[in-house]
Amino acid sequence: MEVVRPEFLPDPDRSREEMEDLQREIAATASFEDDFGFDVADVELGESPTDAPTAAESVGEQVTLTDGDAPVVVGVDQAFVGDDYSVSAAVAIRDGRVVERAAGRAELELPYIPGLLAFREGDAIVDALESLSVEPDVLVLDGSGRIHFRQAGLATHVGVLFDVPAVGVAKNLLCGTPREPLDDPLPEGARVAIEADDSMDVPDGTVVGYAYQSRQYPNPEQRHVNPLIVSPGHRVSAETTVDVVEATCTGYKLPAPTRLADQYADDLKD
DNA sequence: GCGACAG
DNA sequence: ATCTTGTCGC
Repeated sequence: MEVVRPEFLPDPDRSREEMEDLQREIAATASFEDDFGFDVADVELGESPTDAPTAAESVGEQVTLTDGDAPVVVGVDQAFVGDDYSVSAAVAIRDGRVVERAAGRAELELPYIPGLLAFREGDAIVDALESLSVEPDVLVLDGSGRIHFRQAGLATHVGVLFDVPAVGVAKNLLCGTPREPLDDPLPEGARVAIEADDSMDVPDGTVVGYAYQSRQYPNPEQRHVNPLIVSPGHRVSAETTVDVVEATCTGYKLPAPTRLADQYADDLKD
């Protein structure tokens, strides 16, 4: 795929103030409403934990063998080789099958700075996505989208760069306030809205994402799983973001596209 | 000044 | 993110 907003490339040589200004521009360009051409219900479940038949098969529905109509979901994740460079892996999935994998790499020029993650990892991600030949219907990135001080987290930055629908999936909350406390274990499937607080650029109370309990143990009192923190990147609403993530979480905490990109990135290290 | 902060 | 084995509980 191709960068369509090169003026938004995450140049790590900019000053911190320039980076933040760029993020405000990106947020102003981003759309946090549904604007894509596929049906979330057509996102086929990824590979199952076992050799069990897919959900559709076990219900006895006829599996459509025609390729090309099911949405292409692309998971993106990074791994690091010391402090020198990062590798980015993009794994494209359609109908629960891997249809393409792409790799990218870039020198690390910045330390990790909360709020500026895209300037540390962006180059490698762009490198990987530029070498991807299929056109993704939606990207699943590791990190925040709209849950960000200036509404321009990694998922928003990358989504706007390529003008492609994108969602962010994080394991921890960067900012914002959950409508309900997340301390106690949530039941599987639970969704808790994340509202903007005064550390953010948006009016207080704006729903900028959700905590989503993709998986939970039968007895959460003794051992429980933390919820995912999901937020829209670009061209997807907060609610639809959860729908997309839910459709790709197949028996594990993390979405299948993310897990596959994660393991591919690890392989790229050696 | 202190705390809080995706990966 | 990364350095790393076993271990507890489903």
